[in-house]
Amino acid sequence: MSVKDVGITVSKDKDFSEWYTQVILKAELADYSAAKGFMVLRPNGYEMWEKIREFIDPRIKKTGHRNAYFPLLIPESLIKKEAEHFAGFTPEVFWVTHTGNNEIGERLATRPTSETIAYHSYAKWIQSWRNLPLLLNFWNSVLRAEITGTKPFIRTSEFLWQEGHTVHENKEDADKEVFMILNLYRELIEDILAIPVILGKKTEQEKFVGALYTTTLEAIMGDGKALQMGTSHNLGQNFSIPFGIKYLGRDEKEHFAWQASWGVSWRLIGAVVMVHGDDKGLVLPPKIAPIQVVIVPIFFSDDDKKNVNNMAIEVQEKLEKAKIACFNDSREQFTPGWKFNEWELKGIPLRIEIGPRDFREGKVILVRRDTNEKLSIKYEELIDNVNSTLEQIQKNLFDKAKKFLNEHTEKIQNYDQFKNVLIEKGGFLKACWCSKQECEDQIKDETGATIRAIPLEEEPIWSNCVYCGNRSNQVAYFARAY
RNA sequence: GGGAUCGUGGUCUAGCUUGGUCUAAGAUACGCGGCUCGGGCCCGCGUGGUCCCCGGUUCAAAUCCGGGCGGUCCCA
Repeated sequence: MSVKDVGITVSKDKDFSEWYTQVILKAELADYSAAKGFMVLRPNGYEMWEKIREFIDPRIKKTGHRNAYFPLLIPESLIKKEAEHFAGFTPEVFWVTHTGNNEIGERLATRPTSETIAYHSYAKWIQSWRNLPLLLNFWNSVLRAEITGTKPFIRTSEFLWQEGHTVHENKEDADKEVFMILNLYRELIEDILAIPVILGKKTEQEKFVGALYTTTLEAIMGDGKALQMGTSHNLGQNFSIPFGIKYLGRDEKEHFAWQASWGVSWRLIGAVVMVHGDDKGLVLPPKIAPIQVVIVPIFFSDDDKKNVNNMAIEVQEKLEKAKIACFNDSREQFTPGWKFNEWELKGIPLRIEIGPRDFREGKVILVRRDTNEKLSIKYEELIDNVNSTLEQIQKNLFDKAKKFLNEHTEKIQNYDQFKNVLIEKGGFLKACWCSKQECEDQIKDETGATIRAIPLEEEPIWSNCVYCGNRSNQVAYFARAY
């Protein structure tokens, strides 16, 4: 590998796919594995997943949810119980058919999601309204076979996620759950990952198979394609009826329960890469960065080495005391320049350089990953400066992404414009729609764009249906999506 | 689902068209030693390869043929 191949060799604008793959591999977030479509999550990536988990877990616990774990394998008879749901997943299900060399009686599906295996148990546990709501969440992985078009984090045959599965007395309670979680996800994605999203409902075509309705959070990636960031479903009674989840109500009558389910996956990590990354590699918002600050000591002589290293250790201790995640890169086999490039590739938000000059002057150098801006600051003001700079980076990344989203959201008047904008820059196409599936299907066939979301709050319409020209009755966000 | 393309030390690439000189070359990485190392330094010595796998053709295969596995891209 030539020296320059250590870094990212293509630009984000020029070859987005190649750029993305290189960032994932070279920043050591993930790697390919031996089985097709499967990916190894390496520590740099896993720690981001842990940060996501550390955000979600306490918040759902505070609202009464508890974590549990359900089996990986689901008997065929069980997964088939809700016909529509099963039909939706059929092509993606891996089947376990043997133990050793012996064929087993009833084949077992590896979970593509846990509705069926969980609700089988739920039916046993729930008898009365006093058992409700049942609020459980599972941190696990699911398996959905991906034959073609796999992409690390975005589309893999196995992925890590959390799936919440809750049971309620009535539709209103299930609705509340759906939107409470949707809002939690919005907070995670916008405030922590610094990615602005559009909230909305999925169309009948695009909703979760088996759901009454699906709500979604959608973002635009650096190449103008949309990515679904998370979903929260009201399952209605579609599962409680076939699975027999019944309870004796406050009215002393038997009712089928109402259910919700919701999830976000490690695909969010892919989104962080695609939204914030640049030609040098990964750019991490401080709130998701496993390491927020890297310290690079710089020295030549033995005297300087001693002084600078001592100062670096002091800086490290001060940062740790202030609960700032940092790493003191005291490795001697690499030059400072090498380290700068390496940590930039890995997306560390802030670098502190400490050299002999800084030591003598009682200063340190801060370098921002997002702007490359260099600041020389007084050592005594270290913590305040680091804290405020990290905040600025977090905000700047969100603002930049928001600006990009705005520039890639176009109000569409007619189908020609629709097609032109899609080809020229992608992004969200906000258009009026007659609500007929034929139009949705035709647009998908002709342009590849799907309806990503219908705004939650009804918006005034400004034209006839963008496809058929008949009267429209709602606004839809179209996009080409991952 | 359809098409294209790729697979050679850890990494990137040369070699493949026209089989033999390949007991596989270079750079980089890695290890040890040295070095004014502030933007991917430099110098010396050393380590490292089932040429993706299986089979076939042949006196002879990294090279040709068939199948498989895996990656990437494009289209649906």
